[in-house]
Amino acid sequence: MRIVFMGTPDFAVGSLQALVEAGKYEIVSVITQPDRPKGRGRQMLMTPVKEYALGQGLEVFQPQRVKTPEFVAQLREMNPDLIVVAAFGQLLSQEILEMPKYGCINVHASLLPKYRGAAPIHYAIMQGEEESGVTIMQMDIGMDTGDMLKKVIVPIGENMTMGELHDELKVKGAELLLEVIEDIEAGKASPEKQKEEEATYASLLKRDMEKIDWSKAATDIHNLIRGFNPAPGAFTKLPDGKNLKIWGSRLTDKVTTAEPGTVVEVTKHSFFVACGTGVLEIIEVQPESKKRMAAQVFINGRGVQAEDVLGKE
RNA sequence: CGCGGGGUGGAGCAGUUGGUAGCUCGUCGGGCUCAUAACCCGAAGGUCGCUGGUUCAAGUCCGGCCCCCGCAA
Repeated sequence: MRIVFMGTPDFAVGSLQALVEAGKYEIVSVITQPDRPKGRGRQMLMTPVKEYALGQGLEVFQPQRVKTPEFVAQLREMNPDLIVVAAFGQLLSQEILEMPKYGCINVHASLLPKYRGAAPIHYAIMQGEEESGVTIMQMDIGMDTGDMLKKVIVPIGENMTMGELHDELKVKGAELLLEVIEDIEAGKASPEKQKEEEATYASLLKRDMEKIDWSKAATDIHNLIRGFNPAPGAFTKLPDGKNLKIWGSRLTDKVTTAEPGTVVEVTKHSFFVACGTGVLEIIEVQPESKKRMAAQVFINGRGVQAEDVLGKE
């Protein structure tokens, strides 16, 4: 089977790698987003998919837009039987969707129809879901609205981070992809319509979401912290006006009447912050211009003291 | 030449108007305790990134260099 793969971030590498290692598919080419300047200087950095693909000696294309007539023509020449899309970052056109014999399938990191869109993994954690998963669908013109082919469910623990869930979904998604392709080849695929009324969307993250609002419930803040770990990180303000990213927290059953944001207790190992409802224990942080460090280490350097108030402008 | 922070005993930090360095933790030894991440006593451990210069005297002022990091994209 001739396959064209489209994907960009690390999540997509899992699926591509599975296809490569399956050994029986002809990966005609890999399409990924154009390189963009990244890092401290302004160095061009390859997308994770490109890096992996080049390492495998695969042909890589990076069109600004796949929908242009020029690129569509190129795609047609590749004559794919199937296009596999995983977190690619561009929408496909009807023309492309209809091109391959088996159409286009998408590996999406949520249990559709929940969390369609760009940031399904972040949202699943932030919303405090107890489970998520991967859905593979037959793509149509909408945003993650295609008929579902297969799903895998992954439970989410109370302290699971976005990164941990991501890594697990990446692996499970890759396994699922191989199963689905087997089904498609065998003519056993059974598309199932999404229940439109249950659909929710995980839109792009906005920068202001990273700021912790201490007046919210401790549970919500905890979900935000782990949902934004390892990127982009949730932060708050220290009394001196500098930013402090919070990387790790733990729910407690403490209670307080202190104003939200107040550091109610500092122990040798961590500190506790009053929230709108409940008290959150902070166990890992990152001061501005510093690396991530355990709360214990931060406290040793006198980073916070009891009665400090966080999050004030 | 995107913006900015920083290099001080193992870790995180402080160090005033320049006069040979301090805090918390850790480590080692001892004690207390049923026990401990708790507590008590004691100890080790620093060319203050490198390099010129100013000065009677520089971690602390000036110049150059190296390295690390955060943010933004």
